[in-house]
Amino acid sequence: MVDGNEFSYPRTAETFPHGLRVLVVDDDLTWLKIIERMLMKCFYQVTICCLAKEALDILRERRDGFDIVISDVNMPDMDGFKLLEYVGLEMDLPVIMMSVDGETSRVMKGIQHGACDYLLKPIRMKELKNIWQHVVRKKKNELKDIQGLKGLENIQVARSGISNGFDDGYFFCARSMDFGKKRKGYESKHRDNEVVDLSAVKKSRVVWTVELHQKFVKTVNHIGLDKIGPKKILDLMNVPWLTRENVASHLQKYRLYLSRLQKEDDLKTSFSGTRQSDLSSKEQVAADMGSDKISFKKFDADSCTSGFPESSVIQNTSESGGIIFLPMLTTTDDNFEIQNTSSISESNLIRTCGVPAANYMALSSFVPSQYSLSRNGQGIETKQEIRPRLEMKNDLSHHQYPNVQNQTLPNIVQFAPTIYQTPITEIDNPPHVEFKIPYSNRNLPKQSPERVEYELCPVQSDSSHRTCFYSEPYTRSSWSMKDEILEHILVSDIDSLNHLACLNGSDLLPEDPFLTSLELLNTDFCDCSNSELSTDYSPDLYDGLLFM
DNA sequence: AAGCCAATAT
DNA sequence: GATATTGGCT
Repeated sequence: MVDGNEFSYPRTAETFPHGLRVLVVDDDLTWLKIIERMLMKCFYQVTICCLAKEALDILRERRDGFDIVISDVNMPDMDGFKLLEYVGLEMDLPVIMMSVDGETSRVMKGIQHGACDYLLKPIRMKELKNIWQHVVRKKKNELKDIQGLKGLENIQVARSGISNGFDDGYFFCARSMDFGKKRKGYESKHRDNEVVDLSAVKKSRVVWTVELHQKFVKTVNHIGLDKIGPKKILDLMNVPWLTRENVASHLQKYRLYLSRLQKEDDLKTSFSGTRQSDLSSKEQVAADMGSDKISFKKFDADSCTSGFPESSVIQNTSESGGIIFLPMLTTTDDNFEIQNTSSISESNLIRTCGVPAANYMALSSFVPSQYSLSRNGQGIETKQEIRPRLEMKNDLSHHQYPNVQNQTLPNIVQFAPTIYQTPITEIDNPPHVEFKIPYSNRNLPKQSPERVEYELCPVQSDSSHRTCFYSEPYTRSSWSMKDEILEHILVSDIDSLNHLACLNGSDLLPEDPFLTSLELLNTDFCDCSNSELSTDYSPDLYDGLLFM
């Protein structure tokens, strides 16, 4: 081992990331020296080492002596991946892999084994400069995980638990973000009990499911809205875990909702003077809630965009029926059923909630299905699904969807994941969008960006793979938030990006034919509008990715 | 960034 | 009990 630094850079919040403790492992002394130089230029505290085994020893010996490890893949004594595995198991430091070739399988292997980045030699200064972000991100995630445990262990413990060796103000980013907020007045009143209070299990929020709400409405109707209070409702509802406060809160919302409805109603009546139903909408709503006109199968409260199902998703209530927007991409009829549709009045009251198949999460939430309702001869409404079509923002709508036949794709939904090329260190200047990924194009990319930063979000780790990913295919509207930026994972080359896309594809979108048709797995690049990027991309590398 | 939601304060 | 405000969340 050669310790590159005779002195230490100060490790303070102010100077961060100066003094970042980096261990570099490479059997090639030349590379080792070059990288050491570069890292030192970043004011990092570098330790170099040409044997993987030795590196492991160092790490074991000085357990908390490093913030991040950069390791070559090919080494005589121990495979870089092996090292990665050990590090992951024993100290859970962020590890960056590097190698001269960008062979797909290798990159994939690296990422799969939990590498947080994969650098291709020659490594650029910019890439090394950015490595601190992996450290911060990891810290932040750990913090989240610990908080996620909620209960039992109090946060005081948790805090010291993760701070081993870093509790010096260095990781201000991770620290300051999550513990900030408290209710006004809370702190002063309860300071003495702080430890107790912090450890208190967060009260779980009551979710007013359709069933629960129906019960609520029934009760209210039974007594009459004007005479009833939360206490009485609570008693009559007879739901053991519900509190008076819960009911009061819900009642408040319900009343607000009704009054809003009333206003709309008044407005409408003053316009047309005619009404389809002689029930006021208020009564109609209550009636509807109590009846079984609309049943929700597989209802999932989380997906319901509005608290009251009847407040709904109907967008257009004109003569011919409306369009129901489902918040999620759904494919089958069993998401909702309309029974006895003839009794549904035109003025409101057709409603449904989307049913999220968890799998579709990331993608489909941006691709709402639309259903148009029309009346047939018997006055029965039928629904017809209109498939939204994905459209590239930069007018690539002519692209074909290979492997998909007879797909009608009328409506257009914007869908343009973006890749940012600007280093995320420059958070003050919002990065420019350099690339867009059309999910449907089989063309090989024309060019390879020097560095790709793609919005990827770590999903919770499991024991075998410390990190797995899915992509969030959307553009962020705001780049102002520092910690949001930090969420982004750095991907140094297209291969790893594509690998992540593959993971994403197989993890997220196993079945839906429409989504598969998007060719997510064959993520390609186009619109290389940036002339700076001139490196030709080798199709060979790409082939390995088209395996599905 | 705005709006919704349930919880909490008044 | 009613209403206003808050903080979390999307």
